[in-house]
Amino acid sequence: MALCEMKGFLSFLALWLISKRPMAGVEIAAELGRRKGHTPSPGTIYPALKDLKGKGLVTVDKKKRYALTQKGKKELNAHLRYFFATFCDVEEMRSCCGK
Amino acid sequence: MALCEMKGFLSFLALWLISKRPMAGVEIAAELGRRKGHTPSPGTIYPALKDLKGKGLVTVDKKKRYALTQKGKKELNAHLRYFFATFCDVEEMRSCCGK
DNA sequence: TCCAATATATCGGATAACCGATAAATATAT
DNA sequence: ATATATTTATCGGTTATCCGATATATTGGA
Repeated sequence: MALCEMKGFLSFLALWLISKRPMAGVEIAAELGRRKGHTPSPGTIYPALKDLKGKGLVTVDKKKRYALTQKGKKELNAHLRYFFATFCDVEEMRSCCGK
Repeated sequence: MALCEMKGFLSFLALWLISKRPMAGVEIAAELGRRKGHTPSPGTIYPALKDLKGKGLVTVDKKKRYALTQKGKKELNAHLRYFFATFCDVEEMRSCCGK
């Protein structure tokens, strides 16, 4: 067991990635894998995307590409604000670890 | 149920706060409350601190103030790197939500 | 010293978050 | 069109993470 697994950011990150450009499930999973060093399994990513869709935050086209809805944009913005309130000293954090 | 509760960062944030200056449990909880808008309960913060101590990442003095050990500094640094690998575009995120 | 207020600590339990295994759908090549 | 590979989807189950309730310890004032 690691110090902390830092769970709880998959949906948030997925929303963020989708906001940059519409993406298919595999693309999202692959990008998360690049960032975190561990690609989320299909059993993780697809239920998460289904959940986002069920909440009206994303839509899916014929090509299975996910895109943000207006509601999704608002929701992402709210979460970004919460994120930066929590990590208000993120610049200091970065300069501290030198990355 | 919110979109995502963003769980999993309490230990990480506690380590980060302690790294800035030694703090008592209440102080840590209060600072987390300021940032997140919700103060973690005693049943949350103290087991987390106990865990950090059990892993040799922090020490406690007579005044019950927690401070980082050398091992704790290394562990924090590793987690900071992981954090910024995951949120590699954090500046873009910030400018996006305007905060 | 005694009491009240505050801080620390512990425990059982609830649930968000994720994964493995498996199946179904879709795309691609021959 | 058929086979193969890829992508998508679902389900049950596991675990990290957190909280409520409660108990103990510590502090500060009268």
